[in-house]
Amino acid sequence: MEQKKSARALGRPRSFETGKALDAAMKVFWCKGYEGASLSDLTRAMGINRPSLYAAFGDKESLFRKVLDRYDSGPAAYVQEAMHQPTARAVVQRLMEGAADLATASNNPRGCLFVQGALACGDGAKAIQDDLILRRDAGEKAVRLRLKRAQAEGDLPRDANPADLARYVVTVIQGIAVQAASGAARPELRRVIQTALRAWPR
Amino acid sequence: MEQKKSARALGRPRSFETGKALDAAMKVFWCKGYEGASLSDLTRAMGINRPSLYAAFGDKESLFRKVLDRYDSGPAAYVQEAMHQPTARAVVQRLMEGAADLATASNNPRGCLFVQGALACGDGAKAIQDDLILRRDAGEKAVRLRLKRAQAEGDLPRDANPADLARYVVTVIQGIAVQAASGAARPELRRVIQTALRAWPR
DNA sequence: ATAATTATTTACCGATAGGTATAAAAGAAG
DNA sequence: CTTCTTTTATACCTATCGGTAAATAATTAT
Repeated sequence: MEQKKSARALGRPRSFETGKALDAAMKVFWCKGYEGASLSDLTRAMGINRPSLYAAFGDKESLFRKVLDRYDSGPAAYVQEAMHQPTARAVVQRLMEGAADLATASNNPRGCLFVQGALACGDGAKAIQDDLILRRDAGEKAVRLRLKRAQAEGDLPRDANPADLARYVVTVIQGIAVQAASGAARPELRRVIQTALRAWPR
Repeated sequence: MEQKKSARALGRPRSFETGKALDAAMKVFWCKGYEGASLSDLTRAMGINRPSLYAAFGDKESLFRKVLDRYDSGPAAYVQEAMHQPTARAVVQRLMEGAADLATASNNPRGCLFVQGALACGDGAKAIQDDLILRRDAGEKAVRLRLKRAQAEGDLPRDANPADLARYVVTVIQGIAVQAASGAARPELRRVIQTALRAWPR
């Protein structure tokens, strides 16, 4: 009574790869923000028409969330790698450098999708705005927990405050995102990071 | 042949104060950004109807620029005061604290209009986006010049780099703006500032 | 008074927004 | 082949966008 999984799916096959389409949508949202990206912008960049977009990804809000997930596991994947650095200082340095590199990469839009996706927005985007706030907060919490672990491991002075340091690191990273979105170049941001690291407890 | 300046202007008098109306528009733009603020949002908040808005302030773009000027001389006036502090360190501390206070003031929207007014936007707002970038850059330049002066006055070590420090300060301030827009509370931002100041050259 | 001037009100404009109904097209299953 | 399923393409929907024409109201000037 086993159902053999057929090699190809039933019905007319898709004319596009969902991954590529999501990447195209990501760049549009990244450049223009959630509200600034129109469905016409999106379908043009994705190379598909409107009903195909809706069938494959749902409405605009659902598409944006799928893009956010892909951003997490794609451009923002440096975060996970940074968290595995051996020392607290190496972790935060890699986090900052990864953010600066991502926000100034020549093949991507400038800045950070999580920051500029919906920092301020109209009433119709409040749910997205809140979602982005939650995702940014989750990043800060991850840094905080990593620094607490570092302190427990003796890797951070006992009088240091992991919560304050995590908040500081995330604030600098978000500032770097704004700077990059405004056109700041990578070398300038690297010097910002060098300066920011002077605040690290010794 | 002297023309006596009449006490009241000709024609039907305005039913609103332009300053109050601009303040109301400012809050809308501050909350929702340039694109997210619709003309209906604006006229409702300002208590006037659409043709009155256009007659008094021009189109949406012109209104936004007038709001930016008012923001400069109103909520953001702390910047000028901070620049007059006697030492470089006092200047940057006041700048950061002023930014945190403004971005978390209970009677204002959260965050900074200059940052969240149009960080990412659609094609129709590119001119506004560029204007905001210019205004942020002008702020950074002002800090840089102030720090150069401080260095000339012996108020900053000879091996310190005023340009790097100015970029760092502005980056932290913009990060604070993002944090506040995301709901961070004032005491948390004050601790961020304390941490950030540990990077200051001694 | 009447004229001149300016502001307000109402109603409207074309363009675009996000979203969808419908039917043709392209494949697998029988 | 025919049938069934899914995707594609075209055309369209309503709501809202920024912006304005035209008439009325309120004031000063004569």
